[in-house]
Amino acid sequence: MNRETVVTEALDLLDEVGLDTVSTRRLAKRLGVEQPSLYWYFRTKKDLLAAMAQAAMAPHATAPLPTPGDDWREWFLENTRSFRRTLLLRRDGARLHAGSTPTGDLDRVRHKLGFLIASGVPEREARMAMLAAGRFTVGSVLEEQADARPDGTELPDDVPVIDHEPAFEAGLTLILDGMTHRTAAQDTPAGA
Amino acid sequence: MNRETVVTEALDLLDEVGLDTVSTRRLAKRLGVEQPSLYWYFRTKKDLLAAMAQAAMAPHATAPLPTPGDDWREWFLENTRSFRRTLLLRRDGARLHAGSTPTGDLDRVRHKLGFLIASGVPEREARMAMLAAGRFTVGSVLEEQADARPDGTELPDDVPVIDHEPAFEAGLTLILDGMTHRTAAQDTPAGA
DNA sequence: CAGAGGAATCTATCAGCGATAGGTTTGTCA
DNA sequence: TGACAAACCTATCGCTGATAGATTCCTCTG
Repeated sequence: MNRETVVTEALDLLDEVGLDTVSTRRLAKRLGVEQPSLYWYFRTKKDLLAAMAQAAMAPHATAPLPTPGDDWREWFLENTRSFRRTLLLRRDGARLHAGSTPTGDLDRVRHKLGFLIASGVPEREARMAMLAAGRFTVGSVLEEQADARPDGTELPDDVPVIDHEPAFEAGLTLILDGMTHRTAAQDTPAGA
Repeated sequence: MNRETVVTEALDLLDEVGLDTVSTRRLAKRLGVEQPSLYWYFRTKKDLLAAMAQAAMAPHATAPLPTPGDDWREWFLENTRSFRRTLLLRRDGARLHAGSTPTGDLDRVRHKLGFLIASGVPEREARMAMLAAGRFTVGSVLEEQADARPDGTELPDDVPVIDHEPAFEAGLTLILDGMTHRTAAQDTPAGA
């Protein structure tokens, strides 16, 4: 046993029982071990959850970075979608992510920012749009996963039932269009 | 004692100790009562938290609705800001809000939507933008309040320290501009 | 080969949590 | 005056995250 297997098994447990039901005892039982043993690997449960959050983000954190030739708009869309897909991979993925302190890969962020800037997006614009897209995505998946609680919690009848994927795409398009709106002068010279 | 005073006191307790430390025992002590007494007013703690969430949203939920003469862009900005301000009023306001099932005032939402539509915004556009702005706001305040944890949790040195208000305004502007981009044909006839 | 020492796990226990069962007080109204 | 329900109590349950401290196991050294 090691940190990695603990985290792996913890994430599987998460998928089975949901974040609120993940306890150190359940995880220990699943690992064939007594509960206090887990504290050999993690000082607190929060530390464990942070490690889980980081591991859960692996698919997005290891996705290919943009290369100079890429269309920045298409890349921006796909990057945000990748973030959303990764959050959706795990049960309560958004809550898990939002609940732990970042530890984001600074170098990757810098690369992405540099790519946008090299593509003609003003630095401040690029920074703000990345931030906004990320926060919009977390907010969206948070509600999407809260919506899907299987524990009988029924909503009132006059449900404004939301189709989450199109709603996400629409919001994402809004952000990209807003970005384009402020970038137009740069990459589409007047009169072109 | 009644539900209302319980909720009021619970929200004050929330401001003092934070969401993770709000327990039925602490709340009971503060009310000069034994812990099980609270269960006379609320069937579960989740019910209590839901009532707290709803009460916490009062400032936004009772704000004036738009009237036909209003500038829809200005209103949209102010409405979203009002939502953010309300979330920020209480400690962990965003988490409290996100953690409970909606119970949003349907009539108010309908009114706001009707206002946007009457102002020339296509229905789908209006619906998606309201949704996107809400989710962006929740995501933003969630990170802002997570950022401000006073429990010594220090971030690494290479801090990309974020000024939350301008970041929020920038994201909000992106969404509004994206909306304008798709609404321009309606309210700004070609050649005007 | 002996034994030192650290890694890894154990047993036992703690305080705090949400929740339930069931008894006791208190106020109101017939 | 007595019935009755609202409002609160005591006692207790099972579960949680966490700590203290003993024990087992493996490896490396003298």
